[in-house]
Amino acid sequence: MSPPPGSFSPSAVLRARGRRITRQRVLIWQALLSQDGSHVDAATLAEALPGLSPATVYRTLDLLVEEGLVKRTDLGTGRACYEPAGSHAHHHVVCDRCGRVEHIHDEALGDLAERIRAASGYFLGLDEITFRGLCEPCAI
Amino acid sequence: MSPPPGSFSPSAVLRARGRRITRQRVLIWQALLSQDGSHVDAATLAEALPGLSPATVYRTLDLLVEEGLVKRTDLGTGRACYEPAGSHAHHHVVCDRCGRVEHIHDEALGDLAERIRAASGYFLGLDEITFRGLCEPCAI
DNA sequence: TTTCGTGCAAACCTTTTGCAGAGTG
DNA sequence: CACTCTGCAAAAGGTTTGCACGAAA
Repeated sequence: MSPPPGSFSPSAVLRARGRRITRQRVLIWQALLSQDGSHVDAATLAEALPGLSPATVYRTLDLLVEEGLVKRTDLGTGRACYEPAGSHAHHHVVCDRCGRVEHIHDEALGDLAERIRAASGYFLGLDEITFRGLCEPCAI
Repeated sequence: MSPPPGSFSPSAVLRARGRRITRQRVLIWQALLSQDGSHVDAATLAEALPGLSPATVYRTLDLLVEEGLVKRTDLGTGRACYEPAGSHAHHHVVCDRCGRVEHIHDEALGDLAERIRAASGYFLGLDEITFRGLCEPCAI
């Protein structure tokens, strides 16, 4: 189990929490890493790992999210998407037409959190925000 | 079928589109209005209208969304939420702890759309954005 | 050897759909 | 009277769960 970009070895994290390193968990982690920046949903991941039971894929993703090794994102597709955690905080923009997803760095949002707080009293969480719109090619 | 706040009679809209005014549609519309600013999901609405088939509730909500009389919102609950359209454009903040939902007026977002475009090239849609955070009581 | 994890299959939950009959315009 | 809507029930799509076996530590 190779370490995620900019973080500690996931094996070490799991072991430290008393969780076991299994063949299935290694395979799922590798499959997540191989997505390389893009987001996968559980069902797709399960299809990509025909040897594993879908239930195991779902349970393992839950586990990895719980341990902070993986980030779960709701991109509005009806399926939860997953990506290795460890990169810096970012949000997503989804193209309403072609479905392409881009990252938005937190700094790009400017004083959004303060604006929301001023308008509603809510403190914006660290959770990612999913924006919807049209990507440049689709906007023409 | 009473008119939604700041808009035309929904009956007139439906009739103008060649759709029929049925007992079920009137009941569903009234149930939506009686929510009075708050969001309902289809399943809850169906429970509140035991005389109607759930299928009818789902189909009618789809119809009303299609005709622009109702707005569908994904608040991340796993169930689509509905509210009568007709009010001005607004977004939502959902409290991650208690689930309370508040509206955020579009103007409160400032230059967000320009920032997103500068950062990603995406043109933010008119679709509502759902923010997540903590409401004041829960943030203490 | 003990406890945790896996596979299988069934259950779940929300939403969609096919079809025949009821009701609107 | 034609055509739309409704109800029912079954299906679909994604995810969760119970249980007994298998495998880490």
